[in-house]
Amino acid sequence: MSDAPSVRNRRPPGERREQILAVATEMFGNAGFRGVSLADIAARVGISQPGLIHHFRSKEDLLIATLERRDAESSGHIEEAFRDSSAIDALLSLCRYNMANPDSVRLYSVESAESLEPGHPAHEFFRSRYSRVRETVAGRVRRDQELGLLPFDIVPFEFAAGVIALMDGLQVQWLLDPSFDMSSVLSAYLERFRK
Amino acid sequence: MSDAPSVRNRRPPGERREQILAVATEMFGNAGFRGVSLADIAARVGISQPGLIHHFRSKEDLLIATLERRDAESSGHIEEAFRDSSAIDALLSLCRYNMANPDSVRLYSVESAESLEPGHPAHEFFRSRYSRVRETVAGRVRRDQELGLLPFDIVPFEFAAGVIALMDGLQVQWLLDPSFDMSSVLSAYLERFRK
DNA sequence: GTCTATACCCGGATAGAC
DNA sequence: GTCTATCCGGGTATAGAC
Repeated sequence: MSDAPSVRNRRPPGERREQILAVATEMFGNAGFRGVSLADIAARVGISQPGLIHHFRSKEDLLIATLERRDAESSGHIEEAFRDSSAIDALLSLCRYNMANPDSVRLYSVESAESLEPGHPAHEFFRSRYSRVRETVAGRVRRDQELGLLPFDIVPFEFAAGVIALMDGLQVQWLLDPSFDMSSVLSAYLERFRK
Repeated sequence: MSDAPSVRNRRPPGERREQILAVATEMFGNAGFRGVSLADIAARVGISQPGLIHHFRSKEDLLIATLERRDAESSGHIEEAFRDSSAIDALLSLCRYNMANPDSVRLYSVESAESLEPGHPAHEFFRSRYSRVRETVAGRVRRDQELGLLPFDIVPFEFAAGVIALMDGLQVQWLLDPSFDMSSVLSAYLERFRK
């Protein structure tokens, strides 16, 4: 009875928000934006559906916030890897990082496909993200070419588009079968490009 | 008035079924299984929702039939390519074939991700399909190794898992931007494996 | 910050007529 | 083979109290 709804159930604002985003990451990643209801998420958080919507204006807002949170979380690791390692080593490191974060990977695999539809709430998010990530990787490839780590017959844009595609595709096979070793396949492909 | 609902609206059984599957391919590929209603599909076909469900027991049945139809359509091209060409040439040919069939590609990209969830109607369909396709490609790689077309330091399973991942991932980038040239990126990667 | 209650719309599937 | 009518469950979002 002491757990009856009351003012005492309140949590510090930031903490509750973070908790919601973690639950949403897992649930949107499982069933997609359309496959989960706000009530489902609220139930797992332990509040009511209107209680949930108090923190995010709408379901769409919650999805975008969930996607942006993951990018913010991983950006530190990625920037460091691309600054301190060659393109190939940084990408292999990112792959291992991903294998330690299945919920985030699942969210991205599911939402990037669901958002192919022009009207989807995350459509523009992924469009611009692909452009940006391809440019980041291509830039690091150019630097490796100048440093003599990669041959000049590589077209940076093609290499970049290809690794991103490769990693995206491997993630799907890994999510379907967690014993599948993404990093060994990625390594076998990337080693073919070394000078 | 002559178009009022009547017995004259009937179509030969096979023809109507085929028409439904073509519409379903396009619509499931756009918005996913959960993003389209039977009423949406029925409206585009020009019949009512119960009229649609007369041809397929349930929405799940319709999805599976739609996925199987695409495999049946492309299997002729694929078998021929793998019989008459090297692994690399057959895969490049398949990529060009895919670029001529965007609706089918979209259906597969969207549904393979949506079906990652264990309870999804197409979950088992894609699980077993990935195993089967990987084995087909790996087998062709082994034959190319014996024929002296590919070096023996390639691990057939890794090569196979990687190309499939690469092609899957490229399709997403291509669907987001139709001017993106999948086949040139694929070619740049596969050429690195030639003996 | 969280609740209950509710307005309002949409989905899949079935019954039964033609 | 196709329709209309209907059942029933579930979805998002808002109103207003505490």
